[in-house]
Amino acid sequence: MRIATWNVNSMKARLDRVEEWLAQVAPEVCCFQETKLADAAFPSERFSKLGYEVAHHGDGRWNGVAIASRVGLEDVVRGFAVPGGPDEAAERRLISASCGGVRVMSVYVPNGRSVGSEHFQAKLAFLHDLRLHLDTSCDPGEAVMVCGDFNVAPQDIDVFDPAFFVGATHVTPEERAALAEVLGFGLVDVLRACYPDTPRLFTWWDYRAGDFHSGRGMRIDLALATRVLADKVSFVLIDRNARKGKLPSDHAPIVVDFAYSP
DNA sequence: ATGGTAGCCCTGCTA
Repeated sequence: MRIATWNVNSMKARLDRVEEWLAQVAPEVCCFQETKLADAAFPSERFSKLGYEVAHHGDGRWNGVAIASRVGLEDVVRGFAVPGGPDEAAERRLISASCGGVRVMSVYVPNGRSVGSEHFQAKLAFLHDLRLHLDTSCDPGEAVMVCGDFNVAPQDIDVFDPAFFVGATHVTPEERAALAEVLGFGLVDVLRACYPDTPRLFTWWDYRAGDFHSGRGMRIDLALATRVLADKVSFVLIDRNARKGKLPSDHAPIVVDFAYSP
């Protein structure tokens, strides 16, 4: 079973490339972030032609997340399943569904904008609430996969130059602690588990100043799996080719294969 | 080269 995740930075702008990529890579399940579409505008028929059902959660301006699956798509939950939790409806940053026996979540964590800002506090709160969502709706002993753009680089090895990021978001102890809280549910960062000491495993490069071509990136997109799944990972890849060529997203997809059949 | 890109349609804001 192949599960992928990709921040596409507008599904409308990226649709041709996404179709081409899905046809080539053929994941059973793919999580998308930053679709920037309203639910009614999502091009479901284009995905149907490729054999995918899609559940989407977006309002059309920013954010927007989706799960595409060709191994079933059941028990869709939009936003947080946290009783009394925050009203996430206006943000559209989380969607959950069961696909081929795996509880899959597509997540787009807030950027945070600047350290200490109200947006930064909201980012920390979002990660805290994601843990509550997991605690409320899942069992760490079951097959759960949380994929998406976390807007946190877990370690210094995950940025091109730690000195460049001093004072910046994505690398602070607070953000890393909040991410660790999510992982503490019982999740494994499957890419880092496969390549514990490999630098430059980046998933995002700023469009500006040729950052992709000069290798100035960060690893902020993650594929997290519960142990029962993580133990069955047979292959994991950041598809840098998808960051090249005409009209790329600023993020590369992550592809994970499991020795696991739906 | 002390700037630069991309996407949205709130042409300023977000990333």
